[in-house]
Amino acid sequence: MATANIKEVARHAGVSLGTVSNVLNRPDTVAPATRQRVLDAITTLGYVRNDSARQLRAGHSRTVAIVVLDVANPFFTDVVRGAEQVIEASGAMLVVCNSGEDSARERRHLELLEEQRVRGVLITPVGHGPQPNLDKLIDRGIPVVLVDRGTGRANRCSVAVDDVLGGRLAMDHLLDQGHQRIAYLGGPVSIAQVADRHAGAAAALKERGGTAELRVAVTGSLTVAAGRRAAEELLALPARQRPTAVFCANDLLALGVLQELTARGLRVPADVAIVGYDDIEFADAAAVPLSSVRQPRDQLGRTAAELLLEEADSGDTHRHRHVVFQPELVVRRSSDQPRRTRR
Amino acid sequence: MATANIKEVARHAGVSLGTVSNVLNRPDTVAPATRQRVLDAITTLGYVRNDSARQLRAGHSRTVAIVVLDVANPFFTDVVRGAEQVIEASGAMLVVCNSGEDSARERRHLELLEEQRVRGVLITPVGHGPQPNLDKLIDRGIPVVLVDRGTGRANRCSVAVDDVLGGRLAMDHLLDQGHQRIAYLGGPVSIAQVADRHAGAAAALKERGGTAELRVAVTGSLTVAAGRRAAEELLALPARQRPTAVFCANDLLALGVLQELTARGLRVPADVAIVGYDDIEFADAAAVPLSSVRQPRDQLGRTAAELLLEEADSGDTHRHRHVVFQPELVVRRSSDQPRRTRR
DNA sequence: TATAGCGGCTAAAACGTTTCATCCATTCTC
DNA sequence: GAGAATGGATGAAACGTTTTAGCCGCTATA
Repeated sequence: MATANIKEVARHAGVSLGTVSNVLNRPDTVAPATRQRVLDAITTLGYVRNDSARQLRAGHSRTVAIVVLDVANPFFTDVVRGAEQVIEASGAMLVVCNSGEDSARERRHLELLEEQRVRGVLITPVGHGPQPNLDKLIDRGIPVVLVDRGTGRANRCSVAVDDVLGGRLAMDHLLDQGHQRIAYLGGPVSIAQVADRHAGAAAALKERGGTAELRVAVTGSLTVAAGRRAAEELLALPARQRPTAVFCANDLLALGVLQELTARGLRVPADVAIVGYDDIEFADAAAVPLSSVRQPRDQLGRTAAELLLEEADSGDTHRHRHVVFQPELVVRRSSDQPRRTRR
Repeated sequence: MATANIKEVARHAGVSLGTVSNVLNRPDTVAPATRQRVLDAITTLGYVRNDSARQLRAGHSRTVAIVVLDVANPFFTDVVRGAEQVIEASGAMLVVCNSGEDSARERRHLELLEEQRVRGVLITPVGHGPQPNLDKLIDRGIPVVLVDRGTGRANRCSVAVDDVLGGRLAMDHLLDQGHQRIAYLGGPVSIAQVADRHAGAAAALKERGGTAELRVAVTGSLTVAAGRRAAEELLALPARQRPTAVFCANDLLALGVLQELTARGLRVPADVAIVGYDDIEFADAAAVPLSSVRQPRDQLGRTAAELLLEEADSGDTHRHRHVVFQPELVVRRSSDQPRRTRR
């Protein structure tokens, strides 16, 4: 009933308190007979270690946190699963926190995590400006690894996919298909990925030097619902201004756009082509299979976790690293139809 | 740099240690001038509470855990978001643990959570047999709420959706459409939802008393990939035995089946009708919009969290409750085509 | 004027571990 | 056979809070 503690176990086994601790942490330093007596006491009393006390003594906990922009986004759930593998294999525990693309919630989570003296934090930050909260964690000696963000900051590791390149790939593809009026859909712009993918697309357009134009439509979030709303707005444009292709900052938006367009009777890709980003599992299963820029999602998580553990273990000798993966364009039906250039 | 503690704050502010604690926990009991001095000291020293010590003293933590079968399943992510709302509003923190439908991992997580003396646990257990791990938690006084599981166990609350009814709804619908050879796809059978939905389907079939038959195909997990594999197997059957409708234990399976069937040139619903379960956001965006049994996902999470907090707060006076929601069939194109009964 | 009450603060105990210096009894070394 | 080394166990300190009993000086009450 009442939770037994290490002292009761010691009394029950007729040994000292320190010996019980040794059985728990350095079993080989205690004689087999004694060890067995202690283990028996533990099971009969139903003793379970008290982690708070352990942590208090150790000065830090054995949990690692990952703070994501959206738990419901399949991109992040895959990243989480990748990180989970590595963290759990090391005997630690991964806790998932959801900032919901809201910097106030992000801050609150970081404060709580700091109070908990977590072993380290994997995070995809909401903004791309200075990050006082993160700097505070780092000052306190808590390792931080940026996920899906490749800032060259010197005081932390990062794992990212080249979003500018991803934007280029998508844009080049749409230009190759002969599109002249292209929309980029994404938001909020405070999210660095949204900005970078746009930058890549804009750069590709400029380098081509053609007559094609890129219109930007800003959304409030990166969700299916936001995609539907944005599509409605695009449809409200006069036909001559309406884009013939939409490049979306992620697949959820793209799926939303696809849903809304087909619901309104437009054909994809004949009337409007769509390219998404992330290549989540559902992209391939969509009404019209979705072209998308693929990222190595679980590897992102795994690598981030490895960097974190490395830093946490090696302490001062650690050198921060910035790993960048290359994205890859997967063309499927939603954009697979060349368009005759008019005018 | 080195983390300041409450003692240094006290020294810096020229007060006793207990006063600092009062400023933190009962600000109104300390004189405004003193309070301000302490607050100043806190900010200049960058003091952050040490949660381990606080927990050690309190005897339990302020975090609540939710253990789900699959973090990447949109059904669970929605449940998590619902629970999150309630838990965070109460000032606690929700940590998400992933059992991955694996009872060994589930056990490990529960052990860790017990060591952490969490405030409570929301869980969708892997098996449906006796649950020694959970009983142990409950013995220790940690409230447990079963999510999406309606066992009438007396020692815990539960929140569930009537899965037997859900199975019935799906089956009745397919029978109404005139299907004679129907497959139920789901697994592993140790998952109670899988078993209950099947039971409902079987019961509906029996009550109808017709000549229709229900074939069960067991999958290894409830994922898109498992659905694709299962579809392959169905396709390997001789045409005369091949089912004309598939009822899947969840939408991920259903999407997998849909992908594989269309990839192999079969038409849905003309050749094979499909009904899924959960009505996740992607069901509506699928290649062929998916009929599905809808559950109030975030409400499930919210209610579970509310029951948990109620139990955690009210202690002994708490009466366990079992809330059951009703599912609802949403018919979309994947099953919306009556089939002429042959023979 | 004595006393009770009160606001504001302090000092010390307690929470349950882990670790470190010690100690004891044995065995080994020469 | 004396001393050193070794294996095995012990006791106490320390980690940073929260809480409780109590103290002090002041005001209100009789």
